[in-house]
Amino acid sequence: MRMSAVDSSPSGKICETTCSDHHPSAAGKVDPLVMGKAQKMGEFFNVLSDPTRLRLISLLAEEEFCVCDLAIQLEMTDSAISHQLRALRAARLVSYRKLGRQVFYRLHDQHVVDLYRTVHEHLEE
Amino acid sequence: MRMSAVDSSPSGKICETTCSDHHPSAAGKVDPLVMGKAQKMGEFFNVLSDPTRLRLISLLAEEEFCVCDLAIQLEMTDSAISHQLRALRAARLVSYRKLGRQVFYRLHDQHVVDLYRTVHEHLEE
DNA sequence: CAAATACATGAACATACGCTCAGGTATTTG
DNA sequence: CAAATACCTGAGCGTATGTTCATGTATTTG
Repeated sequence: MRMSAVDSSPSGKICETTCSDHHPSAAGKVDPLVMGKAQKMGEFFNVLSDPTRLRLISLLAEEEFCVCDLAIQLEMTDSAISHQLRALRAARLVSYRKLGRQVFYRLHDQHVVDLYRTVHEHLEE
Repeated sequence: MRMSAVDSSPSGKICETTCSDHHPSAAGKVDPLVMGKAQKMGEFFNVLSDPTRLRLISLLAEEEFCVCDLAIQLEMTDSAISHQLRALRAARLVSYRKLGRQVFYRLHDQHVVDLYRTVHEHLEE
């Protein structure tokens, strides 16, 4: 045996002796993410990791806006905004309706705003 | 005037005529993000945008682990894990305690797990 | 129809990021 | 003390990503 004085880890393990107990998440917390799920989840968070996209969301949380207005308020190019809206669309975070030659974007649902607000408050320390 | 038949936007604006009413968030929803806040918020989400870091969080949500054990369970290099734990530390998402030559990491608080679970459920459609 | 407007898109470029690799520190062991 | 272990860190490399620029499409206007 090699259980020395150092071994006071909660599960009574030492690194070399671990590795075999990949218990498949017993009770009811969060199961260890398989890579597939982790990938999907990461992609979602990734959409929210860009300042421009967050600012767009914060604007759309109040009101519907067309691309041009969004570009003006963020002081950015129509093209840049359009590219980012594409990402938000792909993530199903926004919907849109065409009206003449304008396209009005809105948040797809309130879910994002909840998340947004949660983190926003969390960062206020 | 130029209010044509097209103009049925909720605020009754046309792109060129907008731009001047940067009303500083009247009532109580979310205020339009200034770039500083958007940056901070983006950095936070960015930490959660990586599969490896998410898997680490999912493991640490159940139990305290040393670096070596985390590396084994994720089938990755100690170095890679250490680099990612650094990011999680910088974001104050994890704490650690040194014990001999091992370092045991745990989630800094439950806040992350709540967020984690919220999004996890959201992605189940 | 021609010009203008609102938006979308692909290529290009600069930056950011995650992993590997080589090395370094601290602690334990023989 | 020398070797081994657990972890950390910086440089380097390939990939991903955000913006600009040029161009294309659809709609409106004169």
